[in-house]
Amino acid sequence: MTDFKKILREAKLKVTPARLATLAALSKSSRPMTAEEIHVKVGKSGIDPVTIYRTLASFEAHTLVKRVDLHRDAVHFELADPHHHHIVCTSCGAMEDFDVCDVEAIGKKILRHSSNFKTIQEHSLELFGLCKKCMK
Amino acid sequence: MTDFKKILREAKLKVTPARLATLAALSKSSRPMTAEEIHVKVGKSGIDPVTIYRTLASFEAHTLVKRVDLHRDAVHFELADPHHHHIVCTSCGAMEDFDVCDVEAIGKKILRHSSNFKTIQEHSLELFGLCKKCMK
DNA sequence: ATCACAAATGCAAATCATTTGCAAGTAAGT
DNA sequence: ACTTACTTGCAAATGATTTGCATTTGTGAT
Repeated sequence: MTDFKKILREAKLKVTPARLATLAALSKSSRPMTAEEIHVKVGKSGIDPVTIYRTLASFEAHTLVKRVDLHRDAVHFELADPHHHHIVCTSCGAMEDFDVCDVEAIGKKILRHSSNFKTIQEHSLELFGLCKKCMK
Repeated sequence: MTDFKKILREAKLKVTPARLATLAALSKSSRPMTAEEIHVKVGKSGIDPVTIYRTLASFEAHTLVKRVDLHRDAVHFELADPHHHHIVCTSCGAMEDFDVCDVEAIGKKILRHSSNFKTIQEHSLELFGLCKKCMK
């Protein structure tokens, strides 16, 4: 079982029910989630949606979660680890993960040519296409 | 001089002042713009912000513009052509373009392994880091 | 275990971006 | 010029996310 408490402590964040529940929700989900989806999953009663937003902001600042723009609905979040990306159907939202990612290499090349940037913290990479069903 | 009318006609879109102004604004800008920024640039009086939103939606549907998530403020848009990506400072928003992009290759590999996707229409790829000034 | 304090939470209300409905205006083909 | 479908403006509705503030709760130190 993943030790969410340990994750929080290592991030120097206080261990609270809302944070544990948020980590659990994200961990159990196979897809990136919106704040609202997380709120529903942790039990609509109990934890205020505002807390979810603040929790996610805090997690993002501590690189526990990653913001994902799927070009649909609100912003989605997912656990930063393990690193992966998505291919999304622009029509129905179907999604697959992939972990092929040469961005590290690209990043290094960019940094070499950039006069203003010296480090890369993270990156986004999503593919958008049509799934089988929506192709016809 | 870019022929915006031609661009619109080729996209089978009616040539209107709002669309020409939006294309001009995006064309003149060196950065992706939000709907609000475009609204300001085309002259706040004159064209309704709602029209900008509808124009951008239409442009996006016709792949004239590309939606860019810079992890700050509202959604940004930029002309789809020429194809390029960005490295963005997470602290101050400073930005550089880059056109190195092996995503085509990655995309092909993904499609080969995917059972549900057969075509890719577009992709997002942005790097997030700290600029020189914000590093200290 | 108890204390002290900074950090986290809930609730209400504000803000901001974006969308929708509808009536009036206009580009484009005939 | 005429017709028709597509666009636009304005007002109002949504929806997501943020902010203020008083209260509660982790945590590290006693």
